[in-house]
Amino acid sequence: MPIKLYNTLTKQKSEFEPLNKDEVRIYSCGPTVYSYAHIGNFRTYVFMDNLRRVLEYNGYKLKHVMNITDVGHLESDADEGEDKMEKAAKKEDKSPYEIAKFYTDAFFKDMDKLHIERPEIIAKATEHIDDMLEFAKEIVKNGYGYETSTAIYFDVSKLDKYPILSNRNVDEQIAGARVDVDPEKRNPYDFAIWIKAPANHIMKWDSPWGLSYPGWHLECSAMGRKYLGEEFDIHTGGVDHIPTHHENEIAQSKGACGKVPAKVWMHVEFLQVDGGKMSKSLGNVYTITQLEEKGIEALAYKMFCYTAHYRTKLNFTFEGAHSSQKALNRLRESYINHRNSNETIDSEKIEEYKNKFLEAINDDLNMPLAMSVVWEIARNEVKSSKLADLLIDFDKVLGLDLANSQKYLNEQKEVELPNEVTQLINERKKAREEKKWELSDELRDKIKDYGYIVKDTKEGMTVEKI
RNA sequence: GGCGAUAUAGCCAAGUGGUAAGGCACGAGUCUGCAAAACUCUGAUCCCCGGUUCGAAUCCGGGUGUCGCCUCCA
Repeated sequence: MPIKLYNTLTKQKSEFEPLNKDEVRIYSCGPTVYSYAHIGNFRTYVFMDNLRRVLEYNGYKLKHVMNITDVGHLESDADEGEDKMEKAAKKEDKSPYEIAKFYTDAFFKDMDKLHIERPEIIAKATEHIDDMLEFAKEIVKNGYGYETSTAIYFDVSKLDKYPILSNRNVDEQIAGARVDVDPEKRNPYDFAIWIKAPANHIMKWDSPWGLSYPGWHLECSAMGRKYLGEEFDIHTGGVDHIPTHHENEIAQSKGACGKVPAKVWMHVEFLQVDGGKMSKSLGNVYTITQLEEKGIEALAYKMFCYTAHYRTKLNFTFEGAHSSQKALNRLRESYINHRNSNETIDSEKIEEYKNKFLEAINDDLNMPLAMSVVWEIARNEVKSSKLADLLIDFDKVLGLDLANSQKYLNEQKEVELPNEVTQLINERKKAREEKKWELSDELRDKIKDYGYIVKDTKEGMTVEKI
């Protein structure tokens, strides 16, 4: 079955055909490691994971590069903008390298919790300065760059067409723009490919233009080419990358080697919170850790992402996140039920489910639709280990670690109890054996006051923290 | 000021021409001493107005609302 993907470049869905049949080459814009990644960031990486898994499910081998931006880039277009990495470093009284390492580690911890597959190649910007410098030199050599007192700029007017990804009209937008244009720039949309370092700038390297550092867009161009070649299959990122970062990345690649680097450009819509943009001032920028503190597993957040298609905005609320947590647990229960049963199931039915699922994921990663098939199986009246096997097969794409369902459910039930609570529970057990229901209910309320909920199941009493 | 997106049951949302997927919540039931959990069942004609069509949530026009981008940003 063909895979259809939406391409921002052509603004339509089309059948995906890799340039090289044996290997799909992908580049994903990764994090800038100057603080904890938030759930909005992770929506993009969950998408990246889905893309990987769908391609693999269809039998493709992957060569996938993701960058780690550990060299800061300017806060603004003006030359006095402060470097993000250095800003964070100053604030925390650490070197930019220490900051980068700390947040890179934190990032991958969250990625692991989300069961996001690790790209084959993780490329750190600071380890590719030479490649970037080479790239910058080529751009200048080809006549697309020029030097000012502060930086080496890319001259967008030299291109046959700019922009090509976004619809913005360069001339019309300048009038209403709120940015001060650097008077040394030839065109308002020219951007820095290499920046001359101020004396107090820590991260800087030798170059033909003195001690300096690369512009942000350059790292993706240079590292993409190094590992994937001048042309590769898919480039991913957030929608915010469309008008600037990816536009400029394309410009740079055209300047250096005359080619648009990727065939297909895929962009994830933003996650909103309570119907609006996430922002620090509103205090609604959440991390995976913060979700966990509220009883929402990373994997439940991943499942929450599956409620909407990646190209539509998704509104995050805690109500919604809790509903996904609940749904995930029910899915786990259903999986276990199937696993432990052996009723006969029509093999045609299995094929039918499999086709529906494949059709959904291959249609530009329609995860919400794919999940509806998953639920059809989970809630099937026939319980069969064959359906459990099918869920495990689908989990290659979902990445929800369903095989370990029992483990997750057990973990949720494991709670450390204070002595007082243990004693109350024992008293209640005794009361129940003696059928003293009023006392039993009274004790249940007392235990609740300590923050624990007791439930009487067929297997006995269970205790959970509220 | 320019550009763009979106409006589907209480919430999160699929569906883009043939009489509305799924999840959560609510309600009812089964189970239970009771409660909880689990399981089963139950709900919308798709923002408003007009048009195209045998037929529209789905296409076109107008209106209203919401959101985003144009500056670093997933």
